[in-house]
Amino acid sequence: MNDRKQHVIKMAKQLFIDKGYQATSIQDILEYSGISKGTFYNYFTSKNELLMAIIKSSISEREKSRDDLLVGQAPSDIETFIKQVEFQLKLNRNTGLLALFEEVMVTNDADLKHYMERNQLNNIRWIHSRFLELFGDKAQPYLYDCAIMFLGILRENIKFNQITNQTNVNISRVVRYSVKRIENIVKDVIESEDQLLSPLQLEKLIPNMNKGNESFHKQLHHLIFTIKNELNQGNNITKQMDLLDFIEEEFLDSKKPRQFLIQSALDSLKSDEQLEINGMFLKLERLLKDYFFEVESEAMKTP
Amino acid sequence: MNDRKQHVIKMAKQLFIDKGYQATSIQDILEYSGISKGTFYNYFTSKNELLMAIIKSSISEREKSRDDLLVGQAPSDIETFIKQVEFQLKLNRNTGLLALFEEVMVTNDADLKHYMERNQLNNIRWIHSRFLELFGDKAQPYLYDCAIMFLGILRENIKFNQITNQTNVNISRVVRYSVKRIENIVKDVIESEDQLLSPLQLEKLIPNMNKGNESFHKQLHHLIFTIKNELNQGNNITKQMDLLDFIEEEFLDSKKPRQFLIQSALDSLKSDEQLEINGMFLKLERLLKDYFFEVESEAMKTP
DNA sequence: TATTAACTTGTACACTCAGTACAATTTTTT
DNA sequence: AAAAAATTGTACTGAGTGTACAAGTTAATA
Repeated sequence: MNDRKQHVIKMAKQLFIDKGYQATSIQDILEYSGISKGTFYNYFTSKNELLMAIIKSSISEREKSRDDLLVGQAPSDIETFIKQVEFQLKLNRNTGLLALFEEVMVTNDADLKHYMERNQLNNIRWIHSRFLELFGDKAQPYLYDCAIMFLGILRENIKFNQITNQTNVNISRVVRYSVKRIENIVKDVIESEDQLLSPLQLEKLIPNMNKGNESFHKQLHHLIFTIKNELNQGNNITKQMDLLDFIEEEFLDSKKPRQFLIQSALDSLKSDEQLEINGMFLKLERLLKDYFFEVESEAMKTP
Repeated sequence: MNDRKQHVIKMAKQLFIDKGYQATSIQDILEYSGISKGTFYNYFTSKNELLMAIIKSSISEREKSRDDLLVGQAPSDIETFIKQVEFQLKLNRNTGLLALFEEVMVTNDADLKHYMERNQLNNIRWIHSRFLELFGDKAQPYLYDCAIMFLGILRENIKFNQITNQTNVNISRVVRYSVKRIENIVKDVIESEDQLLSPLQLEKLIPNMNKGNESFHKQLHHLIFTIKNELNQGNNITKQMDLLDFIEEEFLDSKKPRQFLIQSALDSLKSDEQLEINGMFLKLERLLKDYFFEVESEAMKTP
């Protein structure tokens, strides 16, 4: 990516953290990063897209460093887990990202919302996988519930600690306290065999990080097959058929599907309203978007 | 309050719930409720003020009905507590208020933020007082922590239940599950004597609902005394002194301090920058604002 | 080095929104 | 009936996002 673009991202991130997203105008960004409006809209199609870029890079940076803390450590050591959680929180707090994240969480923009939701699920997935290492298979049926509750306990404890001791929250203390509580809850739910969400339900939603994973191709094939069937009832369909075939083949043949081509094909398809009738096209677009999201965030993690 | 104004509030509430606060324009509100712009700004000084009115009435309505559920029931019966929590959640969910609340929670407006924070603390206070009735004095030193964690567990459980079974979350089941978990946590913290926030720290922040309460007058007196001392080092202070004296007397003498007079006095004081130097004036303004907030929400509860 | 291509700038513009001002009209009170 | 209060409608300011595009600058290339 362009050096200059990177610079704009950095400056804008600072502004968003300092003043908030809404409260930062594009004019502010232009002045602070010393570019012109024309250039800005060369780099980003909107203020929202810039925000997405910032959030994506921040998240993947955080995840990368968090995972690095695990190497050479016993995954079943609770101290390592505490360190990881603490580290992530401190990174967020010091950079003031937490507030920005919270602001973004309630955005009206559908894309952004979807992305943040996925990210939330990703967090849960990570906590869950670590819990599995910490608490063992016996606890497995309950660990999604526990991951969710851990997140809740932690968040709320931090929030109220911030409200009371405005400055200098002892993050470490809060994390340790919260971990102790969740240890007890794990015991509790194992004993009482009390389950709220079944792992299957959640796993359906949680993004699967395996590149080239079978289920993606299956889903894609199924979706395109269905769309084709729908199309058969219309006329003037050769172009659409060709585009759909192309998309499927591009994902089958190539290790690195060319996103710009796929996007262009999608855009062409989008101009045909017939596809929208059953929401088929929306599903397709989302599936592909998710795919590229995975690939991108994987790529960021392995420099 | 005016019938027509009430009608506008009702219509706007519907719009905010349906489309979100940001996404609803004043023009929308004017059209939907059939008034002119002039009238709108006769009723409310800003869109924000309208929002405050909506939120205030929604909250006090919710609190009122929630407290009504308790009469005639044993406060130590956990089933009553479950019913109360369930009831509040259903009220929020059915009316779609929850999303609106979340959007407002991260506003940039300082006033609104402060108000929402106070409301959060109020929630904690209520849960805490109910926990005290449920779990007894032995648990007392830990019940603020537990109230906070209960809120966290409940929120996160509901959120992820909504994400997974989009429609028809079984609120009752989630509440019961969460209550079971917190029961266990209470046992846990009593046993391990593990405290995160001391009740004293929190109680300093939590608004005290007793009208005519001693501590308010003490605080007011202390603050005004301090400001006067500060002022003594300046010149041209007679007017400010008089205003300060007036404020204190108005609260001492009258059962119903005249808010408009106090506000006007505050505004006059605000125009003198000297008071801002030590943040004294800000403190004073906040204290008085809180006072009127208490009075108002008490008044709403007792029809 | 000269030409071309890509990038960048600055500015004018279209559009949306919150909030103000105020004269004209309607409704309510006295 | 007159006065007061409430309401309307409209035009305006100012701030914001995003578009269009001609003119200028920088980098690549032949």
